[in-house]
Amino acid sequence: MSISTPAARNGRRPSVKDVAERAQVSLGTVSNVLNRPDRVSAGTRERVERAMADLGFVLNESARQLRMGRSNTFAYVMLDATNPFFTDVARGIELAAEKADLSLFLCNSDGRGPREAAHLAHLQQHRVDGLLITPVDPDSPELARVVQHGTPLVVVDRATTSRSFCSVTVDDRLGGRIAIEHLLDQGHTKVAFIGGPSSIGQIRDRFDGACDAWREAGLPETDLLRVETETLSVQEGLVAGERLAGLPRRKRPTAAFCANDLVALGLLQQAISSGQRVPEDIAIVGYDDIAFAAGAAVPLSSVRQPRQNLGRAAADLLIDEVNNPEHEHQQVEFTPELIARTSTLG
Amino acid sequence: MSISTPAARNGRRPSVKDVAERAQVSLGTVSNVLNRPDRVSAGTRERVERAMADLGFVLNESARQLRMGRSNTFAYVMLDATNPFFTDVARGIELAAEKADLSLFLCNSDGRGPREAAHLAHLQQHRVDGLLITPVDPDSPELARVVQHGTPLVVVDRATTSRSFCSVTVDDRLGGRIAIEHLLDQGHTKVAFIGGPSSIGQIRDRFDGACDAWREAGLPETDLLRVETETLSVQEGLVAGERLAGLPRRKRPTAAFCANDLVALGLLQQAISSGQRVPEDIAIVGYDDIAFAAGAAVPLSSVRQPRQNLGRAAADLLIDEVNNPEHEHQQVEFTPELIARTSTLG
DNA sequence: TGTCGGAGTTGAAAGGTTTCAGGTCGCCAG
DNA sequence: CTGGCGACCTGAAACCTTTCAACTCCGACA
Repeated sequence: MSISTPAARNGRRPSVKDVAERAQVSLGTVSNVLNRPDRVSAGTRERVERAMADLGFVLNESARQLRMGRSNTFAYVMLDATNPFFTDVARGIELAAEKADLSLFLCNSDGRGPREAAHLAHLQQHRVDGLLITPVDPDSPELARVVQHGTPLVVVDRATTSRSFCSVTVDDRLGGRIAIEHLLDQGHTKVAFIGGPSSIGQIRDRFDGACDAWREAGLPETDLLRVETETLSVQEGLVAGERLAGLPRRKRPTAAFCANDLVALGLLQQAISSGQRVPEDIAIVGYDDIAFAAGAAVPLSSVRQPRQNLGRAAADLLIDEVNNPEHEHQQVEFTPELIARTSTLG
Repeated sequence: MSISTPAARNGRRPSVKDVAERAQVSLGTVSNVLNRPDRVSAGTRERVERAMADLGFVLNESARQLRMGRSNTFAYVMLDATNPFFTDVARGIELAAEKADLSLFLCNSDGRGPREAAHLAHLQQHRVDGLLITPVDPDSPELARVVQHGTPLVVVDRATTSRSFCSVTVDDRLGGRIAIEHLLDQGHTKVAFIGGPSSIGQIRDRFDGACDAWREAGLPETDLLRVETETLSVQEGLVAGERLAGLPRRKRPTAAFCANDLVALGLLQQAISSGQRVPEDIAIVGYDDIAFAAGAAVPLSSVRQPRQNLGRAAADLLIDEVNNPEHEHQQVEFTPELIARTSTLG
C-alpha cells in the first residue's frame, strides 16, 4: 500500500505556512480566513479554504494557545468516574461548558491522592482556563497552590475551609433531616442509620441531620440505631441487613435510612431474599436517587441531590471567575429533596 | 486583600526565562534541570529549583508540545459517560495509559454525532498522540479522515468495515448463543428475546447468536419470541414485562434473554411487583454484567464482557501503533462469558 | 609544558500561530 | 490631476520551550 495521506507525504503536518504558499497568499491572510473570515475577499477565502482541504490542514492548537495565552478549555477532575452520581455532575458541567463554547476535559482521580496530584499538575501545565474538582481531600493545600499558581478553581460537592475559591455543595444535614422526618411521618419510631465511614464529612452531616429531626420529635436517642459501614457499597448494605435481621424482634428497627443508594440497594436485596416485605416489615430510604433507585425491585425512596444543577452551577461560577474581573468567591449550597417511592409508602 | 500570588505579581506567568534570570543561569540550563537533571551540577540545580519555587513556575505545556511535536496524551471519546459499561472500559484504558506514562483525556459524545465531531476536531488540533473512540456511527467517514490527518485511532467496542485502524470488540454473536444455551440447559423451550433497536449491529448479533443456538437445539423458531424495544433502558424493560404478562399462559415464555442489563432489571422489577417468582415463573438473563446486576433484588444472570480488558487492549494497540513503525492494524475480538446467578438458577 | 577529554554551561534557532502597523490598489470627490 | 478613503493584503515580531553545536574550565596524562 502506497503512502498517500496528506500528513504522510513529507512526514510533517501542513502548517498555515504551507497553506499560504499553496494558496499564494501571506500567513496573515490564512489566519484571517481562520479567525475573521469577513475581512477576506470571497475569492481569496475560497482559494485558502481549498488549499486547506487539499493539504489536510489541521490547526495546531498548541501554537495558537502559546500565542493567545488562553485555551478555552475547562477540566473536571472526578473523584470516581464509575459512580453514577459523579457522571451526572459531569454532565451538568459539560452542558454549561458547551453553551459557553468551552471544551471540557474529564479526568478521574479514582479516589487516589497521587493520581489527583498528577492530573492537577498536568492540567496546570496545559494552561486550562479553569479547573473543577471533587477532591480526595477538600482541605489539601494542593488546591490552594493551584489557585496561587494562577488557575481558577471550583470545588464541587465538597465543603472546604478555604476561602480562596468557590465551592458548590448540597446541604447534607438537611438531607438527613428530611429523610428522618419522612420516616417519622410514616409512623416509624425505631430507625437505623446505615453508613460510614464517619470520617467523611458528608456522612457525619447526614447523620447529624437525622439526629436533629429525631431529637425534635422527642424520641429517645437510643431508638435511632447507628450501623457503621466501612464503605458505601452494595456489599456493605447486605452485611448491614444481616446484622439487623439478627436482632431480636423487639429491638429491630422498622425502617432504615441509608447514607447512599448503593447501601440501600444492598439492604433491600437482603431483606427481600430473606423473605421480608418492603416496606411492611422494613421501610428503606436511600440517598442520591441514582437511576437504579427507581428501577429497583421495590422502587426506592431516596434523597435526591440536584446533581446536574450542581455541575452547572459550578461551571457557571468558574466562567464568572474567568471573565469577570470583579468576581467574588462564593460558597453555593443546594437543597436536597425527598423522593418518596414504594420502599417507604407501601 | 492585596494581590500577592506569584502569578499575579505582574500579570504574566513566569517562564523559563524568568527562572534563568533569577537563578543567574542560561535558558538551556533551566531546561536541563527540567529534562536532564543529571547533566547539571548539584549547586546549579539547587539554585534553579529554588528560583522555580520562588516564582511559582509552571511549565507551559503548549510551548513544549509545539517544540517537541508530541503531547504524550491519549484521549477516549466515550459514547455515554453515564453508562457503567463505558466507565469501566475507560478505566481499563486509563490503567494502560498510566502505566505507559501517558495522560488521558476523557470526552463524552453523549451519543450525538455533532458533539462527537466537535470533540474529534478539538482533539486533533490538540495533537493528541492517539485517539480511542466508541463512535456514534462506526462506519462514519469522519473516522477515516482523522486517520488520514495523521492521528492514530482505535475503535472500541464497535465493529467497523474499515481496515485503516485497529478495533477491539466482543463476540456478540457468541454472547447471544451462550445466553440461550444456558436457558436451554435449564430446560426452557419457550423464550423471549428482548431488546432493540435492531438497527444497532450489536443487538442484531446478539439476536442472531441466540437464533443459532435455538435452531441447533431443533426447536421451532416461533418459540423464540422477539420483543423489540425502542432503547435499552430500565423503562423499556418494564414495558416489555407488561407485554409478556399480557400473553395467555400457554403462549407465555418461561424465560427471557435481554439485550442488556438495564432492560433485564426493568423486566425483573415488573415481574416481582406483579407477583411472579424469579426464576420459577420467569427466568431472566441480562447482558453486560454491570455492577448492579449482582446487587439486584434477585441477583441477575448476565453475559459478562471483559470491559476493563477491552479498554486495556485498545490502549495497548494504540501504544503499539504510536511507537512501533512496523505496526499492523488488528481487529481484536474478546470472548464473553456467562455469569449464572439466582435469576436463572432458582 | 602541551594536549586531551569530560563535565558543565551557553545562546541561537526552530516550532506554528496570531497580531498589528503598515503597504498597495482602485475609486471617488474636489 | 490630486488627495484621501476603504478594502484587502503583507510580513515581522512575539509567545515559551527544547535542542545542539560550540565554548570554557579543569584536571590528567605524556
